[in-house]
Amino acid sequence: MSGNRPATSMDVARAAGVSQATVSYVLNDRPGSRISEETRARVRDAAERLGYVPHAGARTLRTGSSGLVLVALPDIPQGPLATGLIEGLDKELGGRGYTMVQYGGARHVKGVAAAKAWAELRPAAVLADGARLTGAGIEVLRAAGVKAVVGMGLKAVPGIPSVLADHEGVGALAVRHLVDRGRDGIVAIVPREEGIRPMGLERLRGARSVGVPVKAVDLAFDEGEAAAFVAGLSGGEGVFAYNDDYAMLLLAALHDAGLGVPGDVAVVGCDDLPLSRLTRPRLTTVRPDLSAAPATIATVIDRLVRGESCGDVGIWTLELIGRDST
Amino acid sequence: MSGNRPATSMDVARAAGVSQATVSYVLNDRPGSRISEETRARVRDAAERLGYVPHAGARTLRTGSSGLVLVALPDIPQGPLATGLIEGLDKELGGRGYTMVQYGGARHVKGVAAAKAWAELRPAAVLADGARLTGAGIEVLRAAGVKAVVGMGLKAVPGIPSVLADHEGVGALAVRHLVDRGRDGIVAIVPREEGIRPMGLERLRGARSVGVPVKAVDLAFDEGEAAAFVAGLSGGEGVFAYNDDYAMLLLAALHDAGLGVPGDVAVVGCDDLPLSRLTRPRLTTVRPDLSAAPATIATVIDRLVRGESCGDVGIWTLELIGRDST
DNA sequence: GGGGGGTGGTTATACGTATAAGCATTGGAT
DNA sequence: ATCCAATGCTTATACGTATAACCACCCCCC
Repeated sequence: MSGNRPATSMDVARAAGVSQATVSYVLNDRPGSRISEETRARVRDAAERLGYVPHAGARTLRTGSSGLVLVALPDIPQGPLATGLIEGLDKELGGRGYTMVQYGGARHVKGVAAAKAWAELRPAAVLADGARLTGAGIEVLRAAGVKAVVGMGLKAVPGIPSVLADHEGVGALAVRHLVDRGRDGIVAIVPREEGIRPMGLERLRGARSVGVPVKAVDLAFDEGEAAAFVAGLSGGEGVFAYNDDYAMLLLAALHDAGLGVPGDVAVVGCDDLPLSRLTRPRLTTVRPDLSAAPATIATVIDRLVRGESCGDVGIWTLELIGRDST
Repeated sequence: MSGNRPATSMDVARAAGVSQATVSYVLNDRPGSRISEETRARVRDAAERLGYVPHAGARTLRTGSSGLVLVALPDIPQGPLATGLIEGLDKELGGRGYTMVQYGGARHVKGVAAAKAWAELRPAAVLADGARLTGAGIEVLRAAGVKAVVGMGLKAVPGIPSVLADHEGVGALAVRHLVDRGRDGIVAIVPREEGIRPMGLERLRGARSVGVPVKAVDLAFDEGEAAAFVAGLSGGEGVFAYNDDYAMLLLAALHDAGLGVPGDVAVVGCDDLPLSRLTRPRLTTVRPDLSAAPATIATVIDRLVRGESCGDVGIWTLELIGRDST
C-alpha cells in the first residue's frame, strides 16, 4: 500500500474500470450527474481500497479557490475564551463544508506582507485581527480571489465586514456596578503591555462614558508596580482592573498591604476565568458571553463566500457577575 | 488592480517581456539558473506592479508537496506554555522555509479520518498529538507523500519519531521535594477530566517512583469536590496537585477549611503560571522549561523532510521552583 | 420506421507552476 | 576560419482535478 506515489483519481478510475471523470462525479456526489448506483459502489470501493485521498492543491487549481478558511489571530496571549471561540468556529465552519486553519504565521507580520502569505493558499475566506489588515492588504486578498475578508477586533475595518468586541461596554458595565455599590473614587487600570493596551484604552473610554470621574492608571503585570499602586490608595476606591488577571494581581497586592476587599477597596475584573472563582474574596467580574459567536461568524463568512452582502456583527454580550470583591 | 482574476506568472512574463519559465526561475531564485541581473530586475518589478502572488496549490501540484507543516494539537485547554511553544515553533519553521498551520479541524477526529483530512493538503510534515495518530493513519499520510510524521505527547508513537513530555518527571520532582520538606503523608491529585487524565496518571507513576507511599486522589475541577477532599485531610500531608490550576483550587479549599499552608498541608503545583505567583502563600511549582523545544522540534521535522532519520526527543526540562506553599 | 428524449457514461480541456531540454548568440582558444 | 564552452534565455511538458460537451444506447411514441 505504501507504494510509490499517492493514488490519483485516475488510478481509482482504472481500478474501477471507469473514466476519471466518473470518479470525480461519484466522489464529489455532484448533483445532476447520471451514474448508476452500482458504478458508484464500484468507484467508492476502489477508492477505499487504494486509500485514495484527493489532492487539495489540484482541486484548488481547477476550481480557483480552496475551501480553506484562514484564521489569523491577534498577537495577544489567548485564554480559554479565545480557545473556546476557535473551537466552536471550527465546528461551525466544518459543518458548512469549510476547512478552518489557524495561520500561525509570524503574528507580528501584517499588512501587505501578511496578505500575500495568506493569499498564496487561495483561501475562500480570511478572518484576521483588524490590526493586521490594511487597505492594501485587503486589496491583495481581493485580487487573489478571496471572497470573504473579515476583520476582528475592537474597531471596524473600513471596507469589509467586521466582528466587533464591545470593550467600551466592559468598562461601562464594571464602573456602573462600582457606582451602584456606592464607590465614588473610581480607578480604571490600563495595562501597559503592547498587545492589549488598545483594549485597555477602549475599556477606559467605556468606564468614562458612565458620567462619574474615572482615574486612569497605567500598570504593567508586575507585583512591584501593583504594590506601588496599592500603596497610593487612600481607601474607599472602586477599581476596575481591566481583566481577571490584573484583578488577581491587585488582590494579591491589596492583601499584602493589609487592605480589605471589599471593605477598603472594591475590585472588579473581566473574563470570568475559572481561576477567578478561587480568589478569596471571590472576584466580581464582567463575563463576556461568546456562545453565539461561532455561529454568527460562520454565517457572515458563508454569506460573503456566496456573494451576498453582510454588515458588522458583535462577538459577545456582557453580563456582570457579582461576587464578593465589590 | 482589482481586475478580473489573480495575476499569474504568465501575466508577469508578458509584462516583463520574458517567458513564464524565466519568471519562475527569477522569483524562486533558483540556483544555477543563468538570468542576467537586469532581466531579474524587470521581472521582479513586473511582479510587484501586478501584485503577483504565487498559487500555492499549483506549486504543490507541480512539486508534489507543499511547504506546509500541519500542527494538530491535543484536545485539551491550552495554557500560556502551549501558546508559547506554538509561537516559537512557527518562528523556527518559518526560518527554515516552512509554513506552519494549525489544523483546528475537529479535535475529536483521529485515526484514518483525521489523517485523510490532513493528507489532502499534501503537507511536508504533520506534527500531531500522539493520541490522534494510529498505525493506519500514519500509513495514509505516508502514502500521501508526507515526509515527516511526528507524534507529540506522553508516549512514543510506534514507528515514528515522537516529541515526548516527561510527565513522570513532574510527579517525581514534586514528591521528592515534598519528602525533602519532611512530609510523609504524600497525596497525588489525578484530574478527572477526560483529556488530561492520562497525564495525571503518568505524573502519579512518577510520584510513586520516588519510593515513598503515595495516595492517589481523583478530583474534578470543582470547588465542592475540593472541599470534600480537604475535609478528609488530617494535617501534615504533602499534596502534589497535578498542576497550578488544581493547586489553586486546593489552596482556596484549604483556606476555606481554615487549614494553614504550608503549616498544616503543603501544596506543590506544576506549570509556573503567571497567576500562580499571586497566591498567598506563593505557590511552589514544577516549572517545565520549553525554551529549547521549538528549535528541537523544527530540527526533527527538517531532518525527516530531508530524508534523514531521527529519534525521539524530549520537549522540556523540569525545575522545581520553591516558594511558600511547601 | 424515424425522431425524441432520457440513461449512463466518456473525451477533452484548462487551471498555474516548476523544470528538463533545447537553442541562439557571443567570446575566446586553437 | 573553426570548434568549444559559457551565457541567457525559450519551448514543452506534467502534475491531479472538475466540468463542459459530446456520444452511444435503449425505449417509447407517433
